Amino acid sequence: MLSKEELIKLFPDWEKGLYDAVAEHAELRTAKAGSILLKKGQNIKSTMLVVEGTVKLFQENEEGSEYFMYHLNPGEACAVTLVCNYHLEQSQVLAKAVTDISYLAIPIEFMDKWLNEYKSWHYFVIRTYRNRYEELLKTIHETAFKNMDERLEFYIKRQVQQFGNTIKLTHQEIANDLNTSREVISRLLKKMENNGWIALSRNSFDWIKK
Amino acid sequence: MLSKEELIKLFPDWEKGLYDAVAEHAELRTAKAGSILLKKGQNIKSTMLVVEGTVKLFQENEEGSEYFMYHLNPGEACAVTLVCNYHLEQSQVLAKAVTDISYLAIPIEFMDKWLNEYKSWHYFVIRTYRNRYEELLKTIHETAFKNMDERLEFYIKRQVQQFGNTIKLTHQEIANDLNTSREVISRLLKKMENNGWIALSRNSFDWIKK
DNA sequence: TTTTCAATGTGATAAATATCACCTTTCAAA
DNA sequence: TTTGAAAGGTGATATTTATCACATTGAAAA
Repeated sequence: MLSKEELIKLFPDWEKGLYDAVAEHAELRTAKAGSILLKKGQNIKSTMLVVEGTVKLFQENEEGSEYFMYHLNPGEACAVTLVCNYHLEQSQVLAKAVTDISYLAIPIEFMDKWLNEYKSWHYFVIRTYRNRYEELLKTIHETAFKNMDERLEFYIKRQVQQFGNTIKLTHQEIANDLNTSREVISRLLKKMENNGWIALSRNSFDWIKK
Repeated sequence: MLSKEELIKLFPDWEKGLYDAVAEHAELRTAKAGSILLKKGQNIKSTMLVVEGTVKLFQENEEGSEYFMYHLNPGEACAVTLVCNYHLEQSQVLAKAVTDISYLAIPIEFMDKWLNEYKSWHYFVIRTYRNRYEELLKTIHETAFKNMDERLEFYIKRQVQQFGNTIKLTHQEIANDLNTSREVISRLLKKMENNGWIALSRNSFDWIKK
């Protein structure tokens, strides 16, 4: 388990008692880069609080296609798993580890209890939902109004913000995240290179623009 | 202001004190069908709880195009306006009255206070966010994975669920909601009519299928 | 070094959607 | 009853994106 100091650093707004409760009931788990943390349709058994690394959240369809929605970083939580005790529903999203990660898994039994007992947990849940909701709005905005070239630019900028100017993704991976085909991404990236926005290389490229 | 009985009917899970607080501080307002309740970029001054009628929530882009996300019904609240005191941000969404409506407007000063004072308000906020988040996920799913014919079908089914089998919308209005053009909608509706799914008439059509 | 395979490049073509032009229909107001 | 405006129909064409086919490249493994 994490030390109290580490918990405070990750979740600075919590009450004292909540740190103790987490320390007592949460399990610190790790997962390898690329591993699936939550599948669409899967029953939710525990809440996930990211400690280290980055998680990617997707919408998933019947055929198994994925559509990237947003990232989760240390100190952030998966919104869908936070209040699932109300509904006892299955996950509507797919969550994957981008990097090797560690996270706190809290059995959902505690969710209702903690909402009652810890005001700071309540605020944390609301803040989480609000932030994820806003990310979703951005994603909808891009998807609904923009063509693929602009969506790709938005996607790359999100990556840059997360991981810096070097994007370590294959064209195929980007195509999967944007629910398009590899050829489309290759051609658009080539165009960006011609415009001097990026520098292409194998398995990665660099964002240069601005 | 609404009577306590009316409030209880709309918001059955609240605490006694919360009904009193709402009765004291909320203002009961009305708006005509079609009127804009909240614009993108507008500063949020009050929270909106729907009392009567239906509200439509949109994503809006720079050129003023609208993209329909979901409906709000009596007893439901606009998520974006619920926790804005944290951020003091501007609205990311557009809200329009579909029918003549009445709603409770609560100055946002009370939001933080009530979160502290009323557990049932806290739960109400979380439930609101969770429900809106789920609606957004559905909208993303349709937008990201489906072609226009399937998106139109999904859209019509949402309308049917809201207002019954007669859809009182022009092709242009539907096209606006789905961010496409009138011609595309006209042709797809014609195809649906040929398939026996709908019966077209001027200014409206009926959903027949199943 | 050579081999091999994933990653990428690219032309050709198909499919979906957008846009333009112009026509017909319907209904309400004059 | 006439008429003008809004709603809807539809062909032609442009644009965007998807799909197919196959060539090239580069890096890791043999």
